[in-house]
Amino acid sequence: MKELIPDIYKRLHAAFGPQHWWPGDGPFEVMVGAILTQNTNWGNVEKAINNLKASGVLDPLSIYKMDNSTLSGLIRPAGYYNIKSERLKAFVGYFTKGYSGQVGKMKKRKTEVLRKELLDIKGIGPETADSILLYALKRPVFVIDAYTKRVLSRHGIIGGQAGYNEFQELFHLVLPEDVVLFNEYHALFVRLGKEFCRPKPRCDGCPLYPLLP
DNA sequence: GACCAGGCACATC
DNA sequence: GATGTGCATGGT
Repeated sequence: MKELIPDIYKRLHAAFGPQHWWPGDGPFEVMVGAILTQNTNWGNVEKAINNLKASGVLDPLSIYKMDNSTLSGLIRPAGYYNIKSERLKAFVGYFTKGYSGQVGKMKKRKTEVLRKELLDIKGIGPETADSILLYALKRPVFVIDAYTKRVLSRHGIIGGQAGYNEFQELFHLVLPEDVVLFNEYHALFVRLGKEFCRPKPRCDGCPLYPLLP
């Protein structure tokens, strides 16, 4: 079944076109967005990021020095603001202490090392870590999210009980290591999921029907 | 009002 | 190791 994965990409790309996803105003903003968007609509995240920008604090040092209540007030629209302010501070702590808040220094390290470091930060799990690696640091790591799991399991390509790593291995196995491809493919899953693959299926017009043999 | 959103940590069995 | 729960705003 996993042989279908490249064909699914072709279909989604044909149906939706390139997504130009997660542009962000530089890698640090992408990293912040990756944390803020946990289980949250992106529109709400944009409001939170705009608050940070408007206050002139969308940089590692400002967030690092800011007290928790001020930060949570600014990111309030993104939801879970108390938890996310702690998670943001945990991340910028790592980023400022470990890399002086410089993406260039981070980029000198190997992907596997960075992934392990990110996963050690409280509040950063596999999806957030991989989103940072792919979208901010341009590493060829396939991001698995709720939509990806739902689409694949609904089409019987992999069991829904499979874990994050099992899903990820599928993509790494059958696709070339290509940052642009991984970026677009994940974005296409989100697009498909929003329009046709909600928890309650509304599959009319879904470009994956009928699925290839 | 119900449903949903680009998760994660933690408790419990 | 699997399963359940808290966290919270805002759009449809």
